[in-house]
Amino acid sequence: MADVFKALADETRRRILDALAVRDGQTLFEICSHLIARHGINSSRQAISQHLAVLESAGLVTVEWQGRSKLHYVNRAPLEDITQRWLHPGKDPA
Amino acid sequence: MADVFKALADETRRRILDALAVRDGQTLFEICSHLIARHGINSSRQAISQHLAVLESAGLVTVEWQGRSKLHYVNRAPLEDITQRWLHPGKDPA
DNA sequence: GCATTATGCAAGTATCTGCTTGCGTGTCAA
DNA sequence: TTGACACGCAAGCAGATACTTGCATAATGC
Repeated sequence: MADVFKALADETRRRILDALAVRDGQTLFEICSHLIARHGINSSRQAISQHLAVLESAGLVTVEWQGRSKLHYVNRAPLEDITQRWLHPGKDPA
Repeated sequence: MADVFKALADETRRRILDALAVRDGQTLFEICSHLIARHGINSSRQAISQHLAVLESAGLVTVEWQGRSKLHYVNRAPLEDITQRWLHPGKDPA
């Protein structure tokens, strides 16, 4: 839960999720190209790779290796958990 | 939007929202007491005050002065905006 | 008025975070 | 097998962030 909020706190990482929402299953290079082309983000490959690692450890992105390429997919389940806890609280959070 | 995620990225600030969810309209001192009693958070008054300022500028908390006391109220509207954008995207976010 | 209470402001510090740089590993194709 | 490609790992650095400390401001009660 904490990891999800921290992952979403960064603008570049939110853009990455946007990119994957447009087309799921992109590789690292494809995501980099997408960010440069559509969002004016000009970070290095390594920077984006580290962002993807954060998103993955937060459960917001799942990966699938295919040869030497790593495909990234969005996972919205953690976001739904957030709404369950913060917008439709069924039980006392304290 | 960015401010909301950054505000929620901190554990103590999420606890503050929890405290206000239990009882809305608390003062700074009441929130401090609540955090110490129920969450084992032992930050100073100033630290909590700064967290409240972050929550307020993110629109997650609204305030109302009553004499020399400042009452804090939760505002869930920004959270609903988040779910609208990330879980029920009506339009292309790119 | 004077002390107390509730809070804000501002500077300093230590830790965290995002980014870069350089190198290493595994995969594919010729 | 050799070179190119896609990616990971690790160290170092600059800026951001959370916290503390000290002082200031405004309202309440005697």
